[in-house]
Amino acid sequence: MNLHIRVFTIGALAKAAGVTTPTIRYYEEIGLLPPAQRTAGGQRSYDHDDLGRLTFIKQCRDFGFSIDQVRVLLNLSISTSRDCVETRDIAQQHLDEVRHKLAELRLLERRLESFVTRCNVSCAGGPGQDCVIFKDMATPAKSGCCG
Amino acid sequence: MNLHIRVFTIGALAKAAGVTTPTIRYYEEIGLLPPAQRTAGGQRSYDHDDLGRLTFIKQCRDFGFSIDQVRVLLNLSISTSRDCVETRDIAQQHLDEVRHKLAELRLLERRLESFVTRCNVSCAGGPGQDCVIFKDMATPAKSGCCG
DNA sequence: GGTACTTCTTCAAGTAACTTGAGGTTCAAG
DNA sequence: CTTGAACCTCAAGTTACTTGAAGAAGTACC
Repeated sequence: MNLHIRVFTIGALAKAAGVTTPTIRYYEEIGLLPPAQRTAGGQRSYDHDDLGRLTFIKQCRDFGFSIDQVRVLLNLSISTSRDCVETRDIAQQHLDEVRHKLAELRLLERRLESFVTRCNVSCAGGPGQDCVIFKDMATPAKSGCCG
Repeated sequence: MNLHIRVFTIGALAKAAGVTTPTIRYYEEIGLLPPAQRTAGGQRSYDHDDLGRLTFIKQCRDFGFSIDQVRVLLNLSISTSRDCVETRDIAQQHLDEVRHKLAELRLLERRLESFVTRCNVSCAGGPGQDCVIFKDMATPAKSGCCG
């Protein structure tokens, strides 16, 4: 079966890869995807290679890689000469960022939780003005609640 | 001590609240801060009330509330009539979002970790083209690694 | 072959939440 | 009175797309 014979319209490709059609045009515009083949009438058409490339992009984006990182990864993914270690390093760097973000969010969770609890205990139902949340918010962080 | 006598320049206010001066002008422009008082020469000047309000905004932003949420919280914070419960609900809703994001990031962490590990074990040093990461990325998620 | 309907086309502008830059003015110090 | 920092406005850039307008292409049915 010759995979290059089966072509997709932009809509079909979008559905197959799980993105929207404007996103595909956008990726073409910024050079993540090469200029698409066109039908006689001027509409874009795609083959399985295009689907592979777009899927790759989509997955990378889902992993939280930036467009610029994806650009680098795409270049690495077709390179025979450059080292696979570069790829791992980009992933490792991103992993570090994710872990940093995780730590921040965990702290944030505790602080929000403390807000909600304290509001429930000490002022729920009172006038908005007097809510403990506002008293905390209007003065710079003294890290009173949960370290 | 009359706090209204001590005025800040925009730079001093920025430093005191921990934001940048363009950010303060931006907040004024979008109506989060009221139009600033001006000196004879046309420069902005602020008092302690302004610092309180800006600090409040900054803290909310650090907590991850959107500008629109901050707008609501600001209105609630000066309201005598509206219920404090509204405030708690906004915080609770945000807490839910944070927890959702946390769950996503934890999964992401595991998946990235698996990439890095597998790349180290099975292909580090080989040509970029052959990296296990690319093989995974170019085909739609089958949740093989750490589901 | 006509007609209706979906999907496609381009181009421009909108989104969040600021940041950056250009070109010019005000203020405080010496 | 001059110097240099900090201020002013206005416009455009950032990220990664989304939304909208106005019109052309493709396809199904009669």
